[in-house]
Amino acid sequence: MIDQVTSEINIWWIRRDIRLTDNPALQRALDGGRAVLPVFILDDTLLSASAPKRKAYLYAVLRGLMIELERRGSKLIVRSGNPCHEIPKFVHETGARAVYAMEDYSPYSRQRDECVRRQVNLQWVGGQTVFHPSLIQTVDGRPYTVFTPFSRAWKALPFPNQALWEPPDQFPKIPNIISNPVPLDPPPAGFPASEVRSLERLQLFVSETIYRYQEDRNRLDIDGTSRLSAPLRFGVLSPRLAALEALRAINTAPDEPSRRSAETWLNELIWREFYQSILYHFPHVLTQAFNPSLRSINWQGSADELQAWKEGRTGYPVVDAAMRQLAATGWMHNRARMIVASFLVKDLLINWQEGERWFMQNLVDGDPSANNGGWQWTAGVGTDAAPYFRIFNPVLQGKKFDPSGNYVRSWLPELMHVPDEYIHTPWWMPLSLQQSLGCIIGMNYPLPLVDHATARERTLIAYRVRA
DNA sequence: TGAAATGTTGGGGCG
DNA sequence: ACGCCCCAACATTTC
Repeated sequence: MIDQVTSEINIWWIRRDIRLTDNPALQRALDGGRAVLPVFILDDTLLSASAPKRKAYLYAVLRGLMIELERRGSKLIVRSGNPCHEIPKFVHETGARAVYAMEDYSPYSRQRDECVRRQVNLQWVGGQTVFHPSLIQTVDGRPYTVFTPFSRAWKALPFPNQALWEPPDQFPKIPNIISNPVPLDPPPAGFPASEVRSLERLQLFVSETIYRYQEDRNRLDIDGTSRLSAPLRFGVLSPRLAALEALRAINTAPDEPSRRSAETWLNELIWREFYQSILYHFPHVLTQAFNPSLRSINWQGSADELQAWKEGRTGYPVVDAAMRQLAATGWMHNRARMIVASFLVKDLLINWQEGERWFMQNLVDGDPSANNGGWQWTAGVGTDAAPYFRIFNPVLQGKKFDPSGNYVRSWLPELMHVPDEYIHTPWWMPLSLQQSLGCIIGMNYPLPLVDHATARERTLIAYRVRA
């Protein structure tokens, strides 16, 4: 049926590059005016491990891409199963000459791609990070394991400044090939669920919010972050474009605080590449602590305490608010991620890997490298990690970063009428006040699961002694 | 991308 | 006027 065009067909195998703009894999596949078959494999292995909301987000952005492709006379072809079988099968079915795909650095992806490459002509294209992990290394050729020198090296490299590539209005005609439907799960609210929405969000962020980022990014009660984590996670937004906009904001900032703010956001993008690089060079971090001497801490927290943490019933308002935000929306403010992670690991003395797993089971932006890096950092067991004695006080963190208490109140309706002075320490409310508010601590809202000062001492000992 | 413990300083109350 | 004490405010050290 399609024999007459076979030699001219390339496959664009879409993975974490669900976009048209600034997509080097698509650009390469279209090179020389070749017909391109865009294909996405719904990978059973990945999907079965995915958070339901993350899956729903993926489906939504795939449906968006489908529409954009159809508008350009093309079509998104969706298949299900194991990519190692499906891609070669698809190549044989269509007689395509090559498969172009953006290189993905996670251990699972590398194994998957190796399996595919043994069977077909698979061409990797860079672009998941601005710089390939192997490009950023120390003078003696080793990968950086500390963020600051990594970021210095990153900034010292010549930025790939090429003009933004835009897809053609009309794609070369392709044969009609059967495609599976994309499930119709409604997308989780609050995320830019298409390429166009993500580009709009980026423009809005870099025109205003980025210049207050230095301070506002830590405020739980202010919308001061980019909220671009999910589009970046799935490549709905190009990381190069995001970095390009950050650099532009740095160079055109009206004053020094604004410039520093924009620089701080660029550093966040570089953190993303740092942890991808760590996972690329040290894939074993997914199963154990990077620091060998911290692999045998005597974790003492109970299953009940873990469950209380997951459900937002620890009795510390800022922790519980954040955990309920995660469960309800699939997203959590970054400052809150650090607070709840510190609480799980250092107040409850529960293995950081439990937290890592729960985040992956719930975050729409959940990404193995960033998530693992963040948890190892908090637990103090990773590369460039927080020192073991850096323990967040959930009350002080609440007072500092949710001074109005509005973040707590928006996720803990039972504390709605608690006055500001008690909002982060409701157990200190006089009983008479508790009664008049109809909010009895220990009934309507839990007492603190652990005493912070006591828990802190226990953790300092556990980390010092180890097991 | 901490927080607690400990140390130092200086103003003000008071005999 | 002076010494003493208290303690807030800030600095440094420690975990």
